Amino acid sequence: MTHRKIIRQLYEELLSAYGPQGWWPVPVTAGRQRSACDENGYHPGVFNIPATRSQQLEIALGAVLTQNTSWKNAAAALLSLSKNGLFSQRCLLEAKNEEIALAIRTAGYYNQKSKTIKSLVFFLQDHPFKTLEHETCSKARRLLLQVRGIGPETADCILLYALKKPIFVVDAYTRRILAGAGVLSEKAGYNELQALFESSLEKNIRVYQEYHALLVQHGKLYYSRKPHGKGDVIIRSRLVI
DNA sequence: AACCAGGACGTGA
DNA sequence: TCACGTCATGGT
Repeated sequence: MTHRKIIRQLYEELLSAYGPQGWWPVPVTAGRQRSACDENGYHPGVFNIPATRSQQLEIALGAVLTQNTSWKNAAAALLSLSKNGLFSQRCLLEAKNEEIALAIRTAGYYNQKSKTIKSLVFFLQDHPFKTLEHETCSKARRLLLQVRGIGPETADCILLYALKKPIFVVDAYTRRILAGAGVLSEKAGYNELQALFESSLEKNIRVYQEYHALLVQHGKLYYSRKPHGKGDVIIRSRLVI
């Protein structure tokens, strides 16, 4: 089986094993806007669900806060920002670094992340979501990558889930799972992995969104860095455990 | 009590 | 380029 076929089949297997994940989660703005979820429980990050500006901001903040951090801790930080009146671009611009750091403490790396958030909202002054939406994907990506603290994965999450651009998000789980399937080595680069997925799949935002979420779900269960589950768990995928 | 979590960046080789 | 150290809280 070719690598591209493996990529396509893995998607079908994961989708059938876990069902649609409906990313990106928005703990703060979900439920306070009508468009927060559709009848299937989909979040506004999903391609055809309109995201408000504040929901786009929440997706971007969440992408930063969850860097090398459990989503649970990142989500707590988002709620804390909201509770402390720091959940808007204007408030974040006016707030001092220490204020933001204190509010996002539970997400870890709070000194770095507060600076990143500051840089991000300054960036958004010059390049608001409204403008970025109309840029090409690669142009918007180049711009986002200029923000200190925003690397390839964070930029791609913002592009895919907040701006609905067709770009595949690669993370540590993606790398481990593909290495486990014997498709690539553990030390394959970000661009290499991204290109493999994008050349194997139809250029479909919904598929990209769903696939990344499924890889995270599967990775959480079976691809922790410390192998805890392999061998004594139910095998969910025929391609990789 | 180590070890991990939906990374990014600076450094030296 | 690239391997390695650093940043930090909360859960197992």
